[in-house]
Amino acid sequence: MTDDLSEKKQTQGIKADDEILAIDAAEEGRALTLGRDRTMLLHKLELAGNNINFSSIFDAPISLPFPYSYFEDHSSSNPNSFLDLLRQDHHQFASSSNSSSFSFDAFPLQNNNDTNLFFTDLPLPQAMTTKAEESSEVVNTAPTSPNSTSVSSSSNEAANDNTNKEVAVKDQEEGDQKEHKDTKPQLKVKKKNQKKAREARFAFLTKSDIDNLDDGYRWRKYGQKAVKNSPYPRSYYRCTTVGCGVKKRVERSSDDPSIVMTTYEGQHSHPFPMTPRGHLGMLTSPILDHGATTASSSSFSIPQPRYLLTQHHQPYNSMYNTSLNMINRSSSDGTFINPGSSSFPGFGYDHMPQASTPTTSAIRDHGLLQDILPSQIREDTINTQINEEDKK
DNA sequence: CGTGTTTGACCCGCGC
DNA sequence: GCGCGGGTCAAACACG
Repeated sequence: MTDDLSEKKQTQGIKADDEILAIDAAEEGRALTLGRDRTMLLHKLELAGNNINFSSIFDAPISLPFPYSYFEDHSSSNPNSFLDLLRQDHHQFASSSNSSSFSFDAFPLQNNNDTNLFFTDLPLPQAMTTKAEESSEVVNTAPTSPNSTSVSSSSNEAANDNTNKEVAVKDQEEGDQKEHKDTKPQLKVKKKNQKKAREARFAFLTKSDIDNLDDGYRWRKYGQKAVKNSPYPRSYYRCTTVGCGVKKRVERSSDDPSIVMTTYEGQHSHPFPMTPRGHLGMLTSPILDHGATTASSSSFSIPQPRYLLTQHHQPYNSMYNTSLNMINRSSSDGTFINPGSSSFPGFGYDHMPQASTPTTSAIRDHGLLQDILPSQIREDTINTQINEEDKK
C-alpha cells in the first residue's frame, strides 16, 4: 500500500486491517483496492453513457449487513424491501431538505473473495472519490442527480460466505456487547478475536442535508468524535433494540459537506425495528401511518406518509414513479437487476425469504410494487430485467 | 419519567 | 515506551 493511501487511510480513520475497503482512485476509479490487498477491477462503468455492464457482478449471491434487503425478492411481503428503503430515503431527503428528489441506485458488486460492494450512479465529485476511500464507496463519474445515495459494503470473512458464519459473527457480536465490561484481559482477548472476525460493515454515501438518515431503526447516539482533517464530527450510534448490537457511524464528507457517509456494523437481531413504545403499526400499514416524527436520529417512521404530507401531497404513484425512476434508470442501463439471491442475510432475518428465486419471482410477483406502481411502469421495469436476463 | 443527546474521560491499537 | 487517533463509556443534561 502506498504511503499516500496509508496517509489517506490514516486521515480517514482507517486502520490497516480495517474491513472497510479502501478505494484506489486510480484507473479513473475503476480499480478498487480492497482491504487486505485485494484488488478488484470494476467493469467499465460508463455511467455517464448509461452503458454499464454489470452482468458478472451478480454472478454470485451476495450478503450484506444492511437493515434492508435492498434486492430482496419483491414478491415477498417483507416490508424491508429495497423499495421500502427507497421510500425511506425518499422521505428523508424530501422532508429534511429542500430537495425534491433523490436517486438511489445501488449495484451490488462482488469480487472473487468475500467483499461486497455497492456501486451507484451517484454523482461523484473528486471529493467523494477521496472520501470513498474510507468505505469503499463509489468510484465513477456519473451524471449527477440532486440527491443520491451510494452504497457499498465490506464484510468480514463471514459475511459473504454462508449463513452459519454469519450466525457466528452475530454471536460474537452479541457476546461483545454483553461482555464488554468484563475484565480487561478478557476484553483484550475479545478484541484480538474481533480483529479476525469483525462485524460485517456496510457503508453508503448519501447526499443529504441531514446527518443521520432515517433508516427505520431506532438509534441511540453514544459518542461523537472529531474527525481528523475534517470540520465535521463523526457520530456513533447504536441500535436501541435490546440485544441488538448493531452500530452505525455517521460522518459528513469534509470535501463535500452535502455527502453523508453512514457505516453500519453488525446484524440486527430483530426482524424489524422494535421500539419499547411499540410502533409496529407502521410496519404493517405504513401508508396509513401519518405519524409525525422528527428527522432526528431517533425517529422511527415509515417515510412515505410524511413525504406525502410534507411534499405537496403528491399522489402515491408520483412518488413511486420517482422511486421507480431510479430503478428504471438503472434497469435501462442494464445495471439494476434483481440479483435474486443478493439479499442481506447479514442482518439475520431468519424468517425472511432469502431471495429464493433469483430474478424471476420479482418479475412475476411485484409484492408491494404491484399494489402501488402503475402497471406500465412495472412492465417497463420487468422488461428491462428480462432483457438483462437474456443477456446472460 | 422515559428517552435520547452531549461531551469529557478513558481504553485500546497502531505506528514511530 | 510514547503519542496519536479511533472507538466507547457514562454522567450530566435536554426534551417531550
